[in-house]
Amino acid sequence: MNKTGIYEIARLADVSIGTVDRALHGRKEISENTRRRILRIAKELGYRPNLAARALSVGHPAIRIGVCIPREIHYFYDELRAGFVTEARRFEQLGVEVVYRRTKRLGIGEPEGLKELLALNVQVAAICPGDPASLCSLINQAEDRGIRVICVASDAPHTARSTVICVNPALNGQLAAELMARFLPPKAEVAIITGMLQTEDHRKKVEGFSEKFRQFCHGGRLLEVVEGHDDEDETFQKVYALLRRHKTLAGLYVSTANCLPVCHAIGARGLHGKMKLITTDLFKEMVPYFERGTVLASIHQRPYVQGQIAVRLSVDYLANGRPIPPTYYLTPHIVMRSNLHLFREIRRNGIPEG
Amino acid sequence: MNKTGIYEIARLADVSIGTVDRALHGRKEISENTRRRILRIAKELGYRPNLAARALSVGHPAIRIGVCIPREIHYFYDELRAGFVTEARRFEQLGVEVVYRRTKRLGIGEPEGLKELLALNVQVAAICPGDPASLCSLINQAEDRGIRVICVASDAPHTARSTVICVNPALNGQLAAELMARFLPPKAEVAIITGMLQTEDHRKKVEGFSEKFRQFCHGGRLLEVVEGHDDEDETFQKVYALLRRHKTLAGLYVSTANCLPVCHAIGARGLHGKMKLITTDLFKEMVPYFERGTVLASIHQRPYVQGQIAVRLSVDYLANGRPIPPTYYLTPHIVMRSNLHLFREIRRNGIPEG
DNA sequence: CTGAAAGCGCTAACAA
DNA sequence: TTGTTAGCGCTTTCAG
Repeated sequence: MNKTGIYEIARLADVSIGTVDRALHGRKEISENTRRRILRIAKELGYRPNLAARALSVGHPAIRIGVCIPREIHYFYDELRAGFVTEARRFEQLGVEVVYRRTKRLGIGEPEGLKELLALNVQVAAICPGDPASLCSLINQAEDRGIRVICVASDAPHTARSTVICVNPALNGQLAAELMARFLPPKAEVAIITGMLQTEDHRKKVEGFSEKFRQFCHGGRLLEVVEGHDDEDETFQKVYALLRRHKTLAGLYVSTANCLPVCHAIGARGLHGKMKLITTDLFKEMVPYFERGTVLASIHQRPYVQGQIAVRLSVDYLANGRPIPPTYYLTPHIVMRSNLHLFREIRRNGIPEG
Repeated sequence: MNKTGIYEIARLADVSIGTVDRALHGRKEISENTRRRILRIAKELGYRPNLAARALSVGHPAIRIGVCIPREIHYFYDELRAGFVTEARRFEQLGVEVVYRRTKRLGIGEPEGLKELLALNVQVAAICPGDPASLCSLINQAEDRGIRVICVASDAPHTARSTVICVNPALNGQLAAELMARFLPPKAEVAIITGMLQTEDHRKKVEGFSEKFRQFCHGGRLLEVVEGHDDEDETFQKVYALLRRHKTLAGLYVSTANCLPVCHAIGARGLHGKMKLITTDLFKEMVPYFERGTVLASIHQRPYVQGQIAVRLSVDYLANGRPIPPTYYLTPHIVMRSNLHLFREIRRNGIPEG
């Protein structure tokens, strides 16, 4: 394990271990000079604290990871949270703890949530920015104070956040496009159903899709991009109308989780199994549509794994001193009928996903 | 963290903590009576050792995971090993250590390797059985002694091994079949290139594929199953001949990692981009074939993640007392051109895969 | 066969 | 501002 401890530092700096402790923890009861000296020596020695000893000594969790996520949309954020919790439990004995604050909805109450986390003295704060602008200064402030902010599932660009963990939205669209192009003959006509294009995330998915679809499908055409605003009725109506406008439409890519009304509209037009449908993410209610062949594939963004990774990066950083990579893009899973049953969202007794 | 420690047990059993320690560790210098009494109390209290304290006390790794894998096939087992090593490092501070023994080739020297691990006093032994029959009694012996044996990547059926971590081979074939069926029109003709059918793993992939291909592709036919015995020349020759025999062949599924000779044969016949090719796993040399459209998709068995999971299950079991699930089937990734660059095998500076 | 006690590296309370 | 010291829960001597 570790070689040099505070005792060794103390010996070299000719002070007591108490003073070393004060220097290392940025406590105030110490002169700037000795602090600098001690920190220099610690660095020269490549000192890394023994977390087992620390955990033992403090007796309660000393590494606190704050998580602030919505509880909206019944599954995605639950999975995300489960990833945080189960992964953190693995490091329980090292004194790792996650504290959880939920917001009502994505984009609502996020600054307040983050503030609460900071007040709880977390070393790392993980957030899903729905409204990045409202969080900007708070994030920068936190990072200034040495608190690492990790964005999960969506990013807060132009901030000092330490990293973002997500499926690159452009890739999401590209992969859907490649699949769609393989599923369809040349010159096929397709459309996209999205949430709202003013959201950067949605826009990038659309861009990714349209760029690659053109590339992979010779003579293929993207007829329309429909904004459903993640509203069930609106989406149903718009898709229902869309299917009527374009009798030649062969494929649909739903770039948001709101795919049920699309399935309904397809059913209402008697197009089950005719229309090639590629969706995003996964939840139980989608199963029958996989089984009927309505949904051919879904791009699964692995929220559970995103939570796990956030914890792992935090522990790697806090416990093992490894730097946090500035972005962490993970590969989405492609859910199809054959592998459907392997996903946590579908199983009764969820198994972990590795 | 933990409430009841050995001190509490000692108090209730009216002995000293030294005696409790002896009881808990099955040391011999203790009477059977007191041992039983102490163990009973410990169980009643739901005692779980504080690993931080143990790690601190012993000063060197106390949790030892043995890994015995081949070094053959340049990438798969390297990735597997990397998964073990990096994940174990996360638990370094808890005293987790992996010891590694390599075998020359899959199926060669496996009993010797496992014996060496057992001699090193591992608590968990992870192995890739290439020749399960030769390992059978050794595995059962180990489990009898309380050493948990984890099979990785392939199984040792009819043994007492604690678990197997792998992609279900049947699923591998099924997923390939579903993809293939979506890529091809009805009544398409396909063939499989495999290693050797006497290997259970290969046979199951073939079965999975043929069952599902029939189901997903109306009127589709599996013309041949070619055994290449994982030999480059043999495979090339056989596929080259195959392509000549069946001018109508539209798709090929390569169920082993040995896909390069297949690509070469396709090239030699001028069929780049015409023949729909689905392969297994991933390594650098495949990249150009993705780019040219020779390979449309590959079923990636995620060796790195398999190694990670083995460590996680071990730690969950050893450190947190969680039972080991009897099988752990993971979802393979589907590698296509759009997501190719995200895989560790392709990147220069490998990033972890979550 | 059992008990007592030292010490692992660190934190925190108290003394100086 | 700094030094000293008592644990945290466990393993490991060494005595009995």
